[in-house]
Amino acid sequence: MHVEPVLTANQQLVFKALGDAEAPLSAYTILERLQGKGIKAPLQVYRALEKLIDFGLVHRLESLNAFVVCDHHGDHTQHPVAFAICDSCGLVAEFVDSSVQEGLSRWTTGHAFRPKRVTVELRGLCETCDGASK
Amino acid sequence: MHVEPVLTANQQLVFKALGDAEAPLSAYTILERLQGKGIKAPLQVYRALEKLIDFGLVHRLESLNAFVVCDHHGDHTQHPVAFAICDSCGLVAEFVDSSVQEGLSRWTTGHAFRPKRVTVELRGLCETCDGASK
DNA sequence: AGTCGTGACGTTATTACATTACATAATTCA
DNA sequence: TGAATTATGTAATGTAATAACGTCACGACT
Ligand SMILES: [Zn+2]
Ligand SMILES: [Zn+2]
Ligand SMILES: [Zn+2]
Ligand SMILES: [Zn+2]
Repeated sequence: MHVEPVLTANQQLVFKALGDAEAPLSAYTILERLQGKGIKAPLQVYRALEKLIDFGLVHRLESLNAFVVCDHHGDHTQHPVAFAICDSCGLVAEFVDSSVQEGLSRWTTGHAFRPKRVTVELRGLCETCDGASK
Repeated sequence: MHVEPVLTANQQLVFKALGDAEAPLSAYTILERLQGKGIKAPLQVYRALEKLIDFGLVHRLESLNAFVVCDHHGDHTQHPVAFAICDSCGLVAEFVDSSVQEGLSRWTTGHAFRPKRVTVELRGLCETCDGASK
């Protein structure tokens, strides 16, 4: 198991905004959506995001400069994760693949590289959107 | 084999700047280094980079917002590639791993996801820098 | 020669993303 | 309680990327 961290007011706001969204949100989009609810400046959003990411509750999508809530309740317990992102509808699938893990860890150990952060992102079309673009 | 594309003046400048660099460069760093050599505005750099990436001569590192010259002379012939990036010295190792490939392609086919672009980036410490931080 | 399409180029302005700096309040805990 | 730590608020600034123009060079065709 793992404990649920206590979220501050700002963190709750940001977390909820991400949870309510249908697709990844940029920091400034979060800001827009929280204007008037106590959030007024970019830094409030970025600070909340930083913590939420630390807690494992939120992921940053590097190829998008955007953020999504974790699909696994923040319970990764190590395993780096991969994302498939639909460029059409914004759907994000979060997954872990042992073959990918092994490939990467074999390479890193073989080359004495000490990884701190792993980014695996697939950009493309989800089944629905791909089918629709016939 | 594959043909070497003809580069325009701006493209040559940007390509050379990247080739001369010891580490990935951001677009604006490239701009700085090319001031006075005919490059004056961000867009000149971005347009050149776009083409160089199209040609496969340059890669964009998403987790860094920066660019490096391709290690394989742009000869990828499909295979998406992975990067190990040292956060201390900026060293970038470009590699292809079949186990990673297979893991990703198995997932995408299994989920009917059509990938257009793949990002795999490891951020951490290279052997040298990790050893030095004892 | 004249027109046209195409692709690269140049310039300015603007948008989008992220951090620095500094002052202030709240919380924790010895 | 009082020091240390953590969260906040606000403004300004820094960095990355694109929009929106218009121009120029060049080869293809009429
Ligand atoms: Zn997750
Ligand atoms: Zn879709
Ligand atoms: Zn390459
Ligand atoms: Zn290093």
